[in-house]
Amino acid sequence: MSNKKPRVRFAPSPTGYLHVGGLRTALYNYLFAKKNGGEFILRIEDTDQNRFVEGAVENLIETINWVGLEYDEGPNKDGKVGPYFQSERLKIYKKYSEQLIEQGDAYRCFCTPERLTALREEQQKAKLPQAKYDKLCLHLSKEEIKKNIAEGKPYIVRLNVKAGDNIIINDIVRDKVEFTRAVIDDQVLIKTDGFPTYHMANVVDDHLMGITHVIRGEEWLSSTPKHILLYNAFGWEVPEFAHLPLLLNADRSKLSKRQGDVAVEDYKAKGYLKEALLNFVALLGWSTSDNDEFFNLEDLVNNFSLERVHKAGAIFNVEKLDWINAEHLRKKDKLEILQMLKAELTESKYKDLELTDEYLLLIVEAMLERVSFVKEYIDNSPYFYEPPTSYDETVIKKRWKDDSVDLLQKYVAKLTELENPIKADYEIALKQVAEEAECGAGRIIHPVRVATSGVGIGPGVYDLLFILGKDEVITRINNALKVIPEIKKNISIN
RNA sequence: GGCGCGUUCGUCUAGUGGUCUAGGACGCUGGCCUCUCACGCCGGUAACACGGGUUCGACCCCCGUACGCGCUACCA
Repeated sequence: MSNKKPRVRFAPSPTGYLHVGGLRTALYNYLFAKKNGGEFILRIEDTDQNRFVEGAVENLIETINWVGLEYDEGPNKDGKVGPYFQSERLKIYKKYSEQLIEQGDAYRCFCTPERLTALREEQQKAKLPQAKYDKLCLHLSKEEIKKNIAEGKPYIVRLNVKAGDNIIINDIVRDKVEFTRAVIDDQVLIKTDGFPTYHMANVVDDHLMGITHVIRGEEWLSSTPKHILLYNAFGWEVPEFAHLPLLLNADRSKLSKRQGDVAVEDYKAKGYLKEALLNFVALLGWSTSDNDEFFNLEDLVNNFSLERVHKAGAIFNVEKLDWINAEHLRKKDKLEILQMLKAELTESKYKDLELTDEYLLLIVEAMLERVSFVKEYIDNSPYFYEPPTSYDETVIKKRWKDDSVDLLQKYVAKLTELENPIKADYEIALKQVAEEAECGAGRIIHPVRVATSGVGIGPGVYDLLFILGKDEVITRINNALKVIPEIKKNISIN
């Protein structure tokens, strides 16, 4: 291993959104760089003109920024080795491909797509072990090549794979992987449109950008021999490789859009915290030797090592993500949650309510242990934002007794006498009523809860009442007193 | 088909020849706490793909089989 300061890169092709698998690749690159005092570079691999998607790059960068994987060099953040868009480096690839042609390590190929498919079919029919280009154009004379070019015949540039030793990759996560050289095809380096293929652009850029460690998905393992051949042809130092296990659907196929959400922005839209997403995705293929599972970005940086990345693919299992999200949300600062709640409220039907921070903070505290998502501060307790629009019948059935009306009236009477009650006052008052009526507190607590919130679950009643405030509580109980007995009667009849 | 990679509870994983009657987490589940729900706490559930070796001894090493996945494009 070289002792240079590591430089790694995340090199996505802009397909329109950031895939969660891509997020993990980016994360591991970032973590490795930061852990080892190195640099993390973002490079856009936009060499496929057919796959151009409007706005994809902007979207990608926005998402990377949102999760907080700040890159040291890349789009809008120039280092010394830009540009960081491959589409802007065409001249560079051309120069290097010409060098390869001159050296005899690459050659122009004028074969038509028709000939190539015919060749493949023929080889398949003949049951040849593997389909490969037959090097026809390698044997073209200088005159023939010149003539073809003069005639404007389209051509591609192919790597000239010569006979030789097997290619050995010393992968950081997979150890030694060996490929028979005879199996390697004369890979296309430059396409007819003048754009490079992934293989060419990747090797040239990684070298020119000083990349020391190539950390990427396992789908690249099979083409790594081609890359090594290229480094060798140029006489460049081969970087270290670490091929990451794939992220899988529940059926163990490669994680795909068909079987659920794969875009980071989908999870963002659903209300997942970036901390949770990062934490979860980090654990998909990496772990520490102890039992820690809760990590923020800084923890991850401190603990990460490529040696502890394992080899098998991992299923992206949302249940655990939900749990991690809840954990992160609960550990957040209350004022931060307050800001998120306010943002969420502006998107909700309660956007026109004028609620004080003080009021919202009380809700945050009361609901903290009861929510997994910020949205749930609204969805799980609408009664903090509006009076109940209905009353849960199963709760009424179970908790509303014959004496409930009487007890609630007495409680209201007690509350009316109070001045600026604090939480404890609601409790004292309730206990007094219970004592006078010679019944358990629960006999009042449950009816009060349904009457004020409409449901049977939620924070402690005294918290609930205190947050709502005396006037609101009395109004709500009085309203409930008008409708709940009717509901109870109907339930009894049915 | 060829080449490559992989295979521990349902899921994410710990485990590098004896400490494993295989540990943790999520999920599910029983209980405690309790005004409800949740949190928390205590407990339960459930796995070394299979077959051969090597060894005094294999989850761990070797070979094979099965299965899964990836690559096999002028896509990345």
